[in-house]
Amino acid sequence: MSECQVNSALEALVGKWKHKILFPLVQNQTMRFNELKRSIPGITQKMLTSQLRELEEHDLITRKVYAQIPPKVEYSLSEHGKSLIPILEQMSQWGAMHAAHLQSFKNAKKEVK
Amino acid sequence: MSECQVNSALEALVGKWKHKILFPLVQNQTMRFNELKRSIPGITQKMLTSQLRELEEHDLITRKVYAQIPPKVEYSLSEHGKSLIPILEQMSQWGAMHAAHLQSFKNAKKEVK
DNA sequence: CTGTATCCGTGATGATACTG
DNA sequence: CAGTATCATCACGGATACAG
Repeated sequence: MSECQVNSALEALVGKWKHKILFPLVQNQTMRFNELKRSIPGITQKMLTSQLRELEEHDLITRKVYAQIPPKVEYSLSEHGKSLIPILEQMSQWGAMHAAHLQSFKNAKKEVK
Repeated sequence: MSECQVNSALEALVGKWKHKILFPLVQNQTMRFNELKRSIPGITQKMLTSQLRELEEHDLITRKVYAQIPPKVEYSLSEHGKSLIPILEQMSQWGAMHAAHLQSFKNAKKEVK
């Protein structure tokens, strides 16, 4: 298990927004820009755009532009991006466990007082 | 698979330093403050201290203080922290794959030019 | 040895306005 | 609709000095 490999994995989904973008895409297959924006409360256009570009550079998502007026752009997980799903699932499971543990852990600390 | 669970998982190991601290601990079991500092090139005392405190709050590591002069403090993975190991391993594997894929992906883009 | 305290610069993020 | 451009802010982290 090497340090820098984990780094490269983390870079892909770390950050305030990356995973929040990935989630809807995992569930809905393909989404348009504004659709995505609506599904992520609090995100600004600027952030959504820049994060999408980064995900695209890492070949995790695919960007499909329809040459029409009004413009239409669809985003979806790339083939390579789909390899992320098991990780997201495992992180989700661990996250749930961790959240539960933290709860009882903090309660235990309280009682000591 | 819920969004906020992943969040809680990510918070545990995201950030510039968290996982760099976790790694030596996974391999060496237990380490002293300066030992840890030496094993993480570029980290400042301030950062190491603050990150260790956060990991401790999440009950991922254990801090053992010896009441002696000069002071001696040992850090190690907590029982709960050890549950992170499988995740780190999976992320490491995916990271390796991702790095390799990115390589050929970028080369492919070059050739198109 | 193992920290705390402070000060400070910079990059990331947000708000807002504008464009093809 | 799907962005880009610009400006302001603010938390993060680095450097340094000090302390128990």
